[in-house]
Amino acid sequence: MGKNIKDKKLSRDFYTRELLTVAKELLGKKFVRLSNNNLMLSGKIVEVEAYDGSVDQAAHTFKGKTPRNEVMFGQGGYLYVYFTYGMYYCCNIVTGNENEGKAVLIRAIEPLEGIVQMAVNRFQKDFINDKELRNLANGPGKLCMAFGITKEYNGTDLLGERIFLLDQKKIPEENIISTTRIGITKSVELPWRFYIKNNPYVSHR
DNA sequence: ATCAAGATTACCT
DNA sequence: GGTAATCTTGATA
Repeated sequence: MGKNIKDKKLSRDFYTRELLTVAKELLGKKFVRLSNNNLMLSGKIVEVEAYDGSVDQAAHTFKGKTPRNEVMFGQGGYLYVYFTYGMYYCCNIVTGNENEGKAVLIRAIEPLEGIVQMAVNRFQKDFINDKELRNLANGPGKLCMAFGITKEYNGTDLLGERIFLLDQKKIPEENIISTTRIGITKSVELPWRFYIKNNPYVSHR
């Protein structure tokens, strides 16, 4: 990492705070994965959704602990990765403390570094146009494909060296849009989707 | 053992 | 705007 103050890794204390606070503050943060050959893939988080098993029927943790959702019941600052629709992985950042069952789904990322490798991961080619760049990681399944995140990353400690977040300037409240969540059929009324206003890498307007 | 649902995406009209 | 693709998981028997 560099000497820039902005290259400071987020601490455990950042993640163990209250769910909706963490969800909104994750916007604008830099998401980083270091691959085995030390290649850096990174991007800016531009869209998230909050899930809270204590009150939210759409959360995987609503009906209690299972082998699948075990990581989401752990301490904040770990990655919860799940497989869905037989094809896609989605990644979440666990928040709060043990046994709370709360996490933030990362729904869209603006690619910053390692774009060539992301293009290979997503489209099997090493050059892309502007339209394809906007389509690279603007969805939870897409960003996992671009970043090469699979179930082997489930439970990864975000204070470690494989995947982590770097602090950035907080997005001001007036630039955060709040809406209902996408792709769910229960607790649809909760306004727990957050995204950066006017950002072209958000999944759905 | 069987089965329906799913925090999605790509492609079609 | 509609829908097929694809398979793990958790619930039920």
